[in-house]
Amino acid sequence: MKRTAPKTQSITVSDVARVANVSKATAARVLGGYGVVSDTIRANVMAAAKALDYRPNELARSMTTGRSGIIGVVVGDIENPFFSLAVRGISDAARAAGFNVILANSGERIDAERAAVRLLIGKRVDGLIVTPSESRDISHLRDIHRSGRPLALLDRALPDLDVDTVTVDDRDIAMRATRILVDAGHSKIAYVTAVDAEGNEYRDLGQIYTSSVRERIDGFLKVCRDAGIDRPERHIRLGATSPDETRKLADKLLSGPDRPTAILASDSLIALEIFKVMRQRGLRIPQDISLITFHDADWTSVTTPPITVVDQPVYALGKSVAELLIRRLKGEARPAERLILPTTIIERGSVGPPAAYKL
Amino acid sequence: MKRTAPKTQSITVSDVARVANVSKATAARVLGGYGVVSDTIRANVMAAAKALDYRPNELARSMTTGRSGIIGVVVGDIENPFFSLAVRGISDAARAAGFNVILANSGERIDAERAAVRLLIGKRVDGLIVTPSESRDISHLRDIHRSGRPLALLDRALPDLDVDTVTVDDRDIAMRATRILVDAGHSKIAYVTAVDAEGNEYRDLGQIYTSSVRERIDGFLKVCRDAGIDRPERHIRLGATSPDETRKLADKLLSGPDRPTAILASDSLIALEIFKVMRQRGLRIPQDISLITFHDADWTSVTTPPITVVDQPVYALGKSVAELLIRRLKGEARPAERLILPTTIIERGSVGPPAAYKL
DNA sequence: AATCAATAAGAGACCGGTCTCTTTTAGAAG
DNA sequence: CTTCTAAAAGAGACCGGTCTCTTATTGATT
Repeated sequence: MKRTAPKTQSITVSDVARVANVSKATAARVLGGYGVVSDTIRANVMAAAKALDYRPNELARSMTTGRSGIIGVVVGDIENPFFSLAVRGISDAARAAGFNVILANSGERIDAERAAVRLLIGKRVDGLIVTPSESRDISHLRDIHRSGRPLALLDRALPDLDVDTVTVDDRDIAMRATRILVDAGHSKIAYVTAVDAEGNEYRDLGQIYTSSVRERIDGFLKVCRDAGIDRPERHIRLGATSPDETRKLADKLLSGPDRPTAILASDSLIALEIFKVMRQRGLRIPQDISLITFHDADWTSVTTPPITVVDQPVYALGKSVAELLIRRLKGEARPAERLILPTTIIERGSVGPPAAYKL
Repeated sequence: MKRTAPKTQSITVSDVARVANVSKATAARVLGGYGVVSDTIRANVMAAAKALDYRPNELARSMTTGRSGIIGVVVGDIENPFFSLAVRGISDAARAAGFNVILANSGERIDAERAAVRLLIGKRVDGLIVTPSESRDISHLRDIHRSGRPLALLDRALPDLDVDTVTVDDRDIAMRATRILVDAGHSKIAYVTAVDAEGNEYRDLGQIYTSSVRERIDGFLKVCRDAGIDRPERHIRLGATSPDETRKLADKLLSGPDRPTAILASDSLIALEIFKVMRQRGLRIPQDISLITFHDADWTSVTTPPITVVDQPVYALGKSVAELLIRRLKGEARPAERLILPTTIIERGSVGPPAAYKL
């Protein structure tokens, strides 16, 4: 393969130094804003830099300093409004502290996540924020830790990894959401998630390697069982990984003989597709079927009826995890913190008593 | 496990070379995958690298090569689904060609855009994709060009800047959308955009420095005038920069005595807020008021009624611009290309005859 | 057996900054 | 007018790779 030589020789400190008639070291002191220089020399160097239109090479700079001023963020799916809002929280906190953000998408695939982490470490980011797509193989996350770079986790905790973590209480909030449905009289409640497992069929919690979802399912099942619902796990559906998959899955779910009377959707992307399928099948909400979804996506308030949602503090989630990481980047040494942010449920109009209940 | 390296110092080619008993140059050839090395030596070096857990320092690598393998993307607002979808198009194309993407948000502010460009150039990205927030001051974009790095523009063309550009025909599509409203009988049509100008009030096209929006307004006004509508520009509203601003603006627009009977929204974020305000004011769509928006956002198909939209090929827009840029990065030299992708309108249920029309 | 070309490995400069260490300069003290 | 000290400027090593140029080794040719 050919190596094209980029003949774009840009202006360097040496160039500036030559024009300003000082040594490279002195020019570097002025341009890098460190050390001590006399006012006259400083003015000369600045003038020369301006005349030549000098632009520092951040690469060279961070190679010697070891710091890049960049926070690496690995997120499941940037198109999911949940994540893009969280990323804004991260970006805002980063900018406020003078850091920049590199974003990488894992597509919720562990191999892509591992590659992204390797890339970011290679780019010598100062620290990383990761939404671990699963808890089974976290060797690459341990590597980060071992490489001396701080790591913080967003939305999903890893019991085995003692690092700064910001989540919500997924178990508790799933319990509260489920209870709303149970209290309305439902006994056939489905839980639909994008997380997949072997065989595509839910058997037990041990299959679920995404901590947030495991917690939610745990809470969901507990409330169902407490309410005396028989084998609630039979209505758990995994693998709603794309709009297409979700549609197929929802279609099957809603056409079976044992059709659920209420659905709890694990994210707003899933809920949207389920909503469409319900419409298409002529199911009225909430008369024929009830729906609650995680994440207060913008569309949930404009449908007829508007959707009852679990309103996670998404922006705060991102902002907090970034702030935690930045404090550590600034040298603060303290034990890892596990922040759990409070979450509310916004009750709108998508929950009602089950159809059979009214007979 | 052997003694874990507690040193923060990372493993370099020299370390690997020493352990493998070869020169630094040879180790570098193996680890960098260039030059020619015998199989035995290669195996030795690889073994040493694995034993030491060598990770290349991408910073050092791209400092000498001048290439970073990164495409910088500066986008107006990553939370706008329009942009996040376009970014996915870019990312997919980039990944397929072995490039990574750094994302920066300009918030549609020219100073932030300029800062982002400077940062990315400093980080020595191989090329840039920018959604220029305005056409007045493009000196920073000329700088990119001058620095020898290829630049490509997304969604917004700049007549004065002869670089690869991918857009849609905004003027034409705005004309078609407006014509739908005119044909339905409307003569009081509002155009609402996030773009702001001095005085917050529209006077003439010369005020509008965002090319796509200028084109759209141009087309909108042409169709209005051709239809004999008097002073159509009086219903143009600028400065819907945030949900809050949009709400205020929409509230005022819909409460005036000269209330429009149809609204054309410049993006889906604006349309959503307008939709909410309409609901809140008890305006029925399309009986009392009609609505068309740019961008087929996911929520537009689930409202009652669903919204008629301008369906730009957003993903393709991102993918195409990235492919154009990548071809140039691979060394292809050809005149700048200006791609205009075809756009359709999806007619749903949000357009009807104006209320007065039915009298 | 001697010559030559091709191949493999080594030595060291270089990229553009930072930073330590050394030298020069200037002002204060004796 | 020295001498001393602190401040300012200079010299050059260094970061961790790449890459050019040189040297050593091998096999083929005559």
